[in-house]
Amino acid sequence: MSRRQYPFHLIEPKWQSHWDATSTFRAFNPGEEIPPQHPFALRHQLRGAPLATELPPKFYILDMFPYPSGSGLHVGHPEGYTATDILARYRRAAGFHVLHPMGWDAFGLPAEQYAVKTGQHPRVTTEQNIANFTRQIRSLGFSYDWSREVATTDPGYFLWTQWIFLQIYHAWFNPQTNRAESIDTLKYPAECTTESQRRAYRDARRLAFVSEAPVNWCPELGTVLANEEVIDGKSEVGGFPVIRKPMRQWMLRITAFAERLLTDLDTIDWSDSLKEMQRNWIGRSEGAEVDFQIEGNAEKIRVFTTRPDTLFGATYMVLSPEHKLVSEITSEPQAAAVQGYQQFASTRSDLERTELAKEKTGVWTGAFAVNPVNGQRIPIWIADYVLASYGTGAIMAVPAHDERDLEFAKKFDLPIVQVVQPPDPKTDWHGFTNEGTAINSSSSEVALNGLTTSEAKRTISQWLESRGLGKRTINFKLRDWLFSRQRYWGEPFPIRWQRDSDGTLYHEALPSTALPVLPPSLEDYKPTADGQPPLARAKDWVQLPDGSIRETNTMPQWAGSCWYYLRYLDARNPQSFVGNQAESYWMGTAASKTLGDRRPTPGVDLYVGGTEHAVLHLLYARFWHKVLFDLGHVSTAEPFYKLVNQGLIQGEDGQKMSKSRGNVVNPDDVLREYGADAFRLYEMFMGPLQDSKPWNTKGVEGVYRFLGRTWRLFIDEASESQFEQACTVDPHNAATHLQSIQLAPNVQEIPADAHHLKPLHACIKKVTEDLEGMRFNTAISAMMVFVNEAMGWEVKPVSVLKTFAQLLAPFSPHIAEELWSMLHTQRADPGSVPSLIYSPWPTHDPAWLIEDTLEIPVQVNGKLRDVIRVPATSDPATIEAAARSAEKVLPFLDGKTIRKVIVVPKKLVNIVAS
RNA sequence: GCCGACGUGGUGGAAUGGCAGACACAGGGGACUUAAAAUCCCCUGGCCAGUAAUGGCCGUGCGGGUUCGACCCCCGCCGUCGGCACCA
Repeated sequence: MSRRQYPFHLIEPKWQSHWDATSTFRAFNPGEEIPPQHPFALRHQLRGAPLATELPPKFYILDMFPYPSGSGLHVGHPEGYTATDILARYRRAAGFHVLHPMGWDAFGLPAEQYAVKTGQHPRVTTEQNIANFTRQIRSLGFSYDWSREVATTDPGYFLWTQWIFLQIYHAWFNPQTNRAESIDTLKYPAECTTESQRRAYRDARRLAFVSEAPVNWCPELGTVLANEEVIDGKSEVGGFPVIRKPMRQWMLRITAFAERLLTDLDTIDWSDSLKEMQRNWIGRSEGAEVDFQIEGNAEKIRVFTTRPDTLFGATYMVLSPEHKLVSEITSEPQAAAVQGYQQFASTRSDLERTELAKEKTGVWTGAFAVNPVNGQRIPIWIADYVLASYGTGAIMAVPAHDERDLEFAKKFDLPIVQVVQPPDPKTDWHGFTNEGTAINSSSSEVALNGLTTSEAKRTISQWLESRGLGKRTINFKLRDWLFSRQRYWGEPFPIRWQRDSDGTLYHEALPSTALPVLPPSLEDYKPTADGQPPLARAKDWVQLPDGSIRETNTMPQWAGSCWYYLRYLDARNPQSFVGNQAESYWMGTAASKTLGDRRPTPGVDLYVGGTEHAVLHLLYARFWHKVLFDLGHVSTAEPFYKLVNQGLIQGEDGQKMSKSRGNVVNPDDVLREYGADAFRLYEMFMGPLQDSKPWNTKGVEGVYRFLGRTWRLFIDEASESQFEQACTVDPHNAATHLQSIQLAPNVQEIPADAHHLKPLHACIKKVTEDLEGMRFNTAISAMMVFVNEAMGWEVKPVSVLKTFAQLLAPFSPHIAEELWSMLHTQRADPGSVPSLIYSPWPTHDPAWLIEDTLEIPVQVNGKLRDVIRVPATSDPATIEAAARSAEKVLPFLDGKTIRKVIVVPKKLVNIVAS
């Protein structure tokens, strides 16, 4: 425990209340009335209700909103929040109209599990947690516009989540236009004559559809999970085993957007590694589909291959065990073995399939197919190394040039035929999968021999297409999004089920007037005994008066986070999920003012959050945004223009923070001891935002001492001692006693001269450039350098200190406000001090940074030998002469011939001698 | 296995082709103090020589290359972290 460096415990609440009371951080929508005395109105000379074109250019800075867990904030959350807050404050000062909101991703499993255990409604738990998170986040002095706060669990919010679901439900993907369109534009084929047929056709094409496919069922969690939520056969949450089970589920047709989700990555400013993760997840691969005739059967087997050039090397085929032709083609003698294998494969959990991947299994169906290129008879096998859900669920096996096929062929003694010659003849061709030259690949009809792999691909594809045997295709790894969960604490689907006159069960959207669909009250939050979701317990709720029944699944947690950044734009709009004016202004597509030559960014200007959302949230949100874009509800094709992932903050031991390791740092404790300003400063001083780095309490003390030193640079220590005595005597009026702290006597209204302005302008330059590049750690270091220098001044000009307070303000806003107000004579009335938040950001004057003399290092053969001082105006010849005759250089030139002299103006001289 | 990031003092980090180690932590020494805390000042990559001022050599994971000059660019390895993983 150290002595308090400065009264942060009084300063921080003081300025937080001031900002609240004056709504300092309110952002105003176009057309919204702005109070004339609001500092934003004063700064930009705005009155009344300005149009988008009259407002300053927008800057939308977004944090990934947190799940308000019961354990509260940990030091990792505020890392990103501090970075965005610093930039929000900097942009405000620089003249932008900043949107910086915060909210709660409040649906989620923990509150529900607590409800199952205790019977306490998840809403109660959620509200308590939100209150705690709000308190913690507010104590850090972030400049959020709290009037735009949203919670995904608020009926006023999830009404619109349900509404967006309905837009998706009422849409289909038109491959002709490559975009989502209203389901009304769907054309029905002639065979669909009855309404029931048309409905079936329509429902199969909606962007939100029902599927009976096998899903990832987690018995422990009592719910299905999306593929993305399953890691190594275990649930991402909790690590419980996941099995595959066929169930009726809601799906969203994200695969229709695969190509656009991929190509539009080129239009946004994300890190290469993040884009690469999304690309891998989408998994585009070009190849061909080829039809193989089954011997003695009218059916064909269609396979997908990326290597049609190896068709001559296909020596057998493999169907996935679930392939629909398996039972059809299986021969009598093999029937028992095939069924046995299908049984085996279906009970193998994903975990077993993954862990036992090394050992290939499979059985022969007894059937043969004909290789279309050479008429060869090849056996058809089934094996679970072929996945039903990728491509066509069937492959042609080319063991010579595919590692998996090779392994399988070796195990089951199947023929291996080389058809690609590796470029280096010494390379073993067994399992050679790279590009080479085609061999053994010619027939009377088509000749590939001698062609390179890419030529061979082209030639064979053309041949297949001309014969109607196959065609070029593109496949994606991306699967449709499994969108329903068997949970209570999520958005209910605005859907009901009924039977038509034939008795066929079908689904129908509830009218938008029925929104929001609220979850029913329950006594018990567990799934039902027969495995129905918890909502099925509410019998009265499920049963609608007209005899139809409600959908009892709920939406996954991702639903609410797919569009929250849009709700912030117009958070209280009761008519629409976001108003057009607000949307086009904040998303940068409305005509508006510019700042310099800077155009408004399309989409969110900066989005900061953790890498854990690299594929899930970011892909789902981009998908929803594209649907909304196609349907005309938003004006940009992408939601998040620039995205930055903050690194992980580890415990003091360098390990990941976790309760079980006991290395969790609670921000509340740090704030109590050092204050919010020091906390914020330390989070940024630790290192680059994107890097992972360990917490170190000693490091907090370091920046805390810096703030103490800054404080003492400004204030009179005698008056502070009096203040402390007054506080001891009369602790209840401590905040009032703050007024008695005075500026140091050597802080004076005098003109600044070069020895003040040179370090100041160097600091302005460095801090500004580093803010633009998000290099917060070096910006802070530049401020430390300035303070260390200024501590030595005999007299400190008020103007210089004011500018420094502005530089410090984005980082440590409370102390900056206090010092700023002290530098103004009307300090006693904070309302009359010009707003620090909206004071124009200082610019540096390069004139102050020009040096008269330069120190130029002199090297001999690349090694530093001396440093010479020359007038800044010296020409290269003069510098060279000075370098050659430098005292410490001469001994190294003795007896040598100078071969070359490199003079880098203003930087360095290198003399090459031998 | 594949893809991507990264590797610098005792520690966090700085320098992206031009004086390696800014800034800070830790450590050491000193001032103030009855004492401690706080504060302020000085030293602080390693090795060698010198009483000292100082000087020399080595040094950015390892090995090679390009260059007058490489932490930085290129090639090959090793290690750490993150992602994907039977996707035909």
